[in-house]
Amino acid sequence: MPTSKDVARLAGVSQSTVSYVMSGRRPISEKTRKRVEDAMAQLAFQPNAGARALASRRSQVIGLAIPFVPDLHRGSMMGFISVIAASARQSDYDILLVTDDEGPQGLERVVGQQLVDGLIIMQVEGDDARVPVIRNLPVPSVLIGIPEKHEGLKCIDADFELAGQMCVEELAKLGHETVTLVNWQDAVVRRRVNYVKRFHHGVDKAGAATGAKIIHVPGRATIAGMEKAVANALEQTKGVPAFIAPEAANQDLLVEALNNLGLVLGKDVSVVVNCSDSLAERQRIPLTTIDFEPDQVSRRVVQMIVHDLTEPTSRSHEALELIRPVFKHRKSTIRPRPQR
Amino acid sequence: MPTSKDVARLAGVSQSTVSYVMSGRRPISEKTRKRVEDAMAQLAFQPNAGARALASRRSQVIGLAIPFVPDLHRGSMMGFISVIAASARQSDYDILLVTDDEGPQGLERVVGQQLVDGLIIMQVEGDDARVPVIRNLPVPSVLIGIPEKHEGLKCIDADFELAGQMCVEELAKLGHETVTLVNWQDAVVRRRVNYVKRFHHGVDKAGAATGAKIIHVPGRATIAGMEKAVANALEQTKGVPAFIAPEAANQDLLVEALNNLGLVLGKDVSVVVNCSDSLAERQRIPLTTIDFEPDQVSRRVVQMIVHDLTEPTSRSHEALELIRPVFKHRKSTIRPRPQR
DNA sequence: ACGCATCGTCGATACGCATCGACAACCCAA
DNA sequence: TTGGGTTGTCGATGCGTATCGACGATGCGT
Repeated sequence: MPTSKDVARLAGVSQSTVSYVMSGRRPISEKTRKRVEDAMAQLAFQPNAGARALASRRSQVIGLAIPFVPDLHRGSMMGFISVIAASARQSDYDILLVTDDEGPQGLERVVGQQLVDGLIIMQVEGDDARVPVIRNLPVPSVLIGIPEKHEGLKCIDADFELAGQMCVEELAKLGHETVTLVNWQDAVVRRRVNYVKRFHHGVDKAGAATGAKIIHVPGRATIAGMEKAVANALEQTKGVPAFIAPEAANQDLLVEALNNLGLVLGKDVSVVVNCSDSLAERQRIPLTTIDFEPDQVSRRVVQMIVHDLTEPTSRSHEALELIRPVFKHRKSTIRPRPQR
Repeated sequence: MPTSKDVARLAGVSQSTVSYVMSGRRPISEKTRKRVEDAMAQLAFQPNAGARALASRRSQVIGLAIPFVPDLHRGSMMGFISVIAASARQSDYDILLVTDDEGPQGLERVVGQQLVDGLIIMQVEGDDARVPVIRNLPVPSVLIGIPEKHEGLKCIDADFELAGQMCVEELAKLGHETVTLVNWQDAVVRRRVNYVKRFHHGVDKAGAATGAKIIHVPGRATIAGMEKAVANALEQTKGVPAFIAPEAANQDLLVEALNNLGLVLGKDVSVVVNCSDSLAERQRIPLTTIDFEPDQVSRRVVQMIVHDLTEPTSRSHEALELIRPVFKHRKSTIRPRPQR
């Protein structure tokens, strides 16, 4: 493998000049710059990452803490990861995975070894065990999700409260007087991810504001359970029923349950779910969705940590940024009554 | 951050001794070892990864090339990634992501920079653009998937041919005379991942061997398309119909289509799909599955590359290893006719 | 013509660890 | 008792890059 010294020799300059050509931290004449760049190209030179990290004390790598995820949450997680990795590259950073089964000390390890310059923490729970750890770490970090105690932390997340509000408001606008919220599954609720709470809060708030009655039913893992929950909700419903199922895993169950009851989406009942556009559109009746914009969240997270890493001076102390979700009308919600 | 020199000073030994305590490459007396280890613990010493990589010429990092994945494939991909990352850690390696939108030269970059000691390539297609690149790379690599030209490469994959065989054999054993294979969606087939072909081959082979008639229908993205495909297949079916839907994305569509036709799974019709156990079991009628054992594949891949990295001597030239799938009987296949 | 600041380049050094050669201390066999 | 091997430790050096101080060359105003 060629080194910068080889490049220097070929270009007839000193090694330090080669280094300055790469970093641009000192002026270099057009002539030498060209000579050096030609030499680099000719040798297919790539700077050694280890040496660079050793000398500069920065690795140009960001650690990505991925949680252990059961099955269903996985699809969305993958979206985050690939967008994060791609955006990081655009700022000349690489992504190193830190899995949860190494425990929070995995974070201490990668930072202690100076393998990473900063951390992105995914799927942060209300009382996440990783939070106290990163507080004491000497590198910047950004969280996806919002823990209970987030003073002094940088958090980004979808605005779940606003999402809940938007759903109810849109449904109320369509004329629904009763809205049923199908909760996340117990397993998720138990994990104390507080976005569930935030979504609920938005729903209730908008319910109060619009006068819509809100019914809460638990998210069920089986079709039978879902049918019972739906039947239960229908009994308490006034007017055309509307359902919100923000957890992706519930979506097919809800749709199937309504089908089995003979209710046609977009005609007898309105349904709002959360899933990708492509999935929503390949349904028999394309589903109206509330989109939490995971790509936006991912990009913003990277942007934020890269900022902290490149401008250590203007580093803000803390931040809490909520990404605005998007409500996408499709065919699973009834059209507004004709205004006479 | 403490360095090995600090540890040495505190322990009253030389820096090289500290290094030998860590690596074990020279004998160290019990007494000094203890002194050094105490000093390390006291200072919470962690060796600097950059310096270590520079001096030892190995980074203890494996690059993981993840493809761009549309939506549906994502859930399974996430399973691979987390198992790979976790297994790698058990062998003291970390995982660095290499996304596909950097193109194949992303691989050249991480290797050229000596950021990684080896590569794992996921979702390898028949004529994958990354294959010619890694052939010329001076580090070992292992592929998940099997490209057309795989001489001199190390490939691991599920045994899709055997999987196809197993499905047909099991269904034939249950008394089915006709078996319908719901193909992957066009988008997948077009990607030239040749596991589709291999699965087909297994199905056809077992069809010939058992005398079962095999019907092929295209995988459809919509429920309407699926209903048509199913109806079509039923017309050509003799006896109790059986369906195999190896692509996860087709599974719900197939089940829904059969429901709509009034066919009860496990009674009027047999269905075999490919999905996770938990997903299969939360259906109204638990689904019989063919499990491609992604965790096994992931672990084996890591094991293989770690072997190549740690025993450069006994490095095998090439390898093609197929992981045996598992057929899991549940309730969506009819029970064998009572043997009189 | 002079002094002075800026530009462009070089040499030297540090970064933290792994590894090699050297060597002292020790053990055992002859 | 001595010689040869083993065990345990040290000092020195190298890995490839970034960066600092130095310094000659150049341009400017007066």
